[in-house]
Amino acid sequence: MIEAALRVFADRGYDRATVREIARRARVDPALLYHYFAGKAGLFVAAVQARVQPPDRSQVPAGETLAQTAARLVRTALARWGTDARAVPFVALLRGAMSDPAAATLLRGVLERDLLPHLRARLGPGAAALRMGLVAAQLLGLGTVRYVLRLEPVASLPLEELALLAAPAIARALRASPRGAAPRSARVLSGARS
Amino acid sequence: MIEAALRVFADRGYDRATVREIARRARVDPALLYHYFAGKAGLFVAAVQARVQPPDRSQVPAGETLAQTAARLVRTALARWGTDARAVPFVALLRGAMSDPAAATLLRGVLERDLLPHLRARLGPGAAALRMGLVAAQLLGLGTVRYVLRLEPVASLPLEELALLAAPAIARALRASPRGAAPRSARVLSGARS
DNA sequence: TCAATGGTTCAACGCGCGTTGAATTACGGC
DNA sequence: GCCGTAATTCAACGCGCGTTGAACCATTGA
Repeated sequence: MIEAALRVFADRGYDRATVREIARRARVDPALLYHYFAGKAGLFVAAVQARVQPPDRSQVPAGETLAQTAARLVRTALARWGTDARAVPFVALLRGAMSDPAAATLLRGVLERDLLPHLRARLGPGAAALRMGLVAAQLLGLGTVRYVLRLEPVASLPLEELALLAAPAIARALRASPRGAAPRSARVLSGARS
Repeated sequence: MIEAALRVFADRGYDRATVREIARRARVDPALLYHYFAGKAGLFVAAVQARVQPPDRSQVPAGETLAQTAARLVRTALARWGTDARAVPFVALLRGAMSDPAAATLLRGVLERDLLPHLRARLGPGAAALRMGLVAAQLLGLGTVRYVLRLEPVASLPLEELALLAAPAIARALRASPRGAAPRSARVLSGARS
């Protein structure tokens, strides 16, 4: 039932996923879903929380290198989104968050609970929130391009290979810019005219 | 009329945007939209193409540095998405692409037409397609985090500041990994256990 | 054997949506 | 002033959705 819900939510997006189709796929009457869950929204929350919430309680390793942190983030993110190419639970949550404000709040909560602690260990609490935004942008963007937009060749790349390709940029987003870097970039940004 | 459509599509997403609400905001009868455009989908395409399609035909500057390329991409992307914090046309297209497969195709086309040429000048055609996916992931991810999820502090950051923060990671995604980098990262990726 | 309880289905309601074709108004050439 | 044409509105259709309350069925404990 939750299986079917996740599948349909991922395939169609929150709004286009109909309770009737979920019920059909689960070989159940639609009314049964209303007996167990509080409507469509409740079913979505239950389905997502059952699968996206952390199945691991691993501690943040101390003293790892920056590249190690980045690689670990990509790996756990990809693993949690789903082991196969469909990435069902992750896509369901992402697409839901794009449609429904409540689902967006849910996704924000997931990010803060699952991603933020890994950065707090490395950066101060203030910087961690900012860096989390940048890292989350990359992870969500990767999922969007690969699983929703299905933009080639990223969509068909083996997962390991994509992780290797994406890790360096994520590592770069993790590193707080040194004081001197911003002004130089600023000059480039506003002055690059050809 | 197109103004109103973009606004509603951006605020509500494609599926929740109703023709009636767009008409109400444009102070027009819903049926009028069907006279000028071919239904809701046609209205979406017309609205997006009117505003997201390139208003500039600037050539790709030759011989610019990597950082310059990255900064230029961020700047033109942010500028094209919309000058103010709402980023109306971009959000409309992004959210539409998450809901409607046809809109996803439209977004893929926009990326290929607007982003790909900038990378072809720097990398070979094959590598350009792959790198475009990684860069697109970052740009779309930034838009998602800032304008849809409204994750703080990224959502409230001045646009220039965000561009400066994001540019280095995008530059890193632009650079094709040297041959030796992949195996080392692979070892880190699979071996980082603490 | 029977009542009770929890799981499951049936049938339907009401709403709001996208959409349409006819009716109405505004407007420009003669 | 009149007519043809375009712009705009009116009124309504049909559909599929989320949702609901009552009915049905199976299991179980006394």
